[in-house]
Amino acid sequence: MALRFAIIITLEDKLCSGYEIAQNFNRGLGYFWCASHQQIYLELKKMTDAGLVSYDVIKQVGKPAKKVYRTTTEGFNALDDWLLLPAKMTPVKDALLMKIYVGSRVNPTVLLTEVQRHQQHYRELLKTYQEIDGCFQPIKEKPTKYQYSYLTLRKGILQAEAWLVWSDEVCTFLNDQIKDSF
Amino acid sequence: MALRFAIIITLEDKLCSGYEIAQNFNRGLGYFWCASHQQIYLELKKMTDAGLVSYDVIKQVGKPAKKVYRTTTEGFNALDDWLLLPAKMTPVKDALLMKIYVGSRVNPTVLLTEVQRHQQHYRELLKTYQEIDGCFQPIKEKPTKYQYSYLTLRKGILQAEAWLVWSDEVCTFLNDQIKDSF
DNA sequence: GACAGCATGTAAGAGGTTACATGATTGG
DNA sequence: CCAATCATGTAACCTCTTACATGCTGTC
Repeated sequence: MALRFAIIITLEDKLCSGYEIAQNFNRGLGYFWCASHQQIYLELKKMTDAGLVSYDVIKQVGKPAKKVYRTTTEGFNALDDWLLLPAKMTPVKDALLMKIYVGSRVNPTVLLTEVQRHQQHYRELLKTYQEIDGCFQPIKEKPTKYQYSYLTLRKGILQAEAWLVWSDEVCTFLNDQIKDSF
Repeated sequence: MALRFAIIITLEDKLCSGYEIAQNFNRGLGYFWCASHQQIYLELKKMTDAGLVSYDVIKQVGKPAKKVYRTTTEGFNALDDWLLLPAKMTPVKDALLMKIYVGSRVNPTVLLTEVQRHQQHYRELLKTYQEIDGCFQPIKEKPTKYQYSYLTLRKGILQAEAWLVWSDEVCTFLNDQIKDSF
């Protein structure tokens, strides 16, 4: 149910094709929702049938034609109704934490490599967020709409920073474990 | 696939019934995974069929009988195989962030109430974690197994703290919006 | 008598992943 | 020629939620 509203929200910033929505969710601005292209195409079809969105086929040179979607009045009404409902807490599902919890069963070098792989991901994410943050500064006194989206960026930054602080603690501990095993 | 290993991991600390596993996931120690009782009973059945766990029926006085599960050797082997596989990144799915992103469409008082509801949840969670943290202190020089589980507690604490710092920024902003609307 | 807690489950359906499938263009 | 990017989709399968179903005990 939330996916369709994530789509309507991304469409609010810029009219997009399914392909472009998928890109937005996976790269950069996927702070609040992500989904595969298969899921997005399916959802867009359902939303079109339900009258929440409509599309225009845009022909391109050197590229295949694309369906550019726009939200209908019904779509915006559905969004506004949904916004008043209480938001569900995100359920905790963290496979890396599970592996650390039972870390004594695993070779610490293997665990360290795994943690570092995730660390690299969060470092890149934080860097992207900080770059967007730099672009935000000049428009801080601009419309409230931008200030709301800035708050979501702040969340990404604070959570990524906290994750990196935590992972440093983990790496320090794992390095000690590796040293001790000699 | 990860649910079954979350079950095996909780069973490692203490032999449990499905009901008790569900309690562990929803209250207190659900730092890494959560699941409904329906899902757990179904998974336990599949795991029993696959030979990963077995159970004894324990009769109780004043309470219905329960099935207490234990992990088999095959179960532990499956766990150890899984631990060597790369852990999947947790996909971002945050309905509250979506609502804040398009906050300018919503009455700021409604949004504030919603944020405060989530805030209360994280405050209680942090309090629980801090209580557990207090119990951990005396065993800091104890077996590495405890030190690994302490790292997962640290994650809960750091992430909850970061969440609360962020939500304070959000509440400050929303209060300003409410003031400005007069 | 009603409600909460203990304890187990089934079934329908929504949500999401993985694999497969097509076809055009551009760059190495 | 191969791989990548753009662009769309289907099908099978797994995961998860919601609703329903049962039955016992203890408390208000």
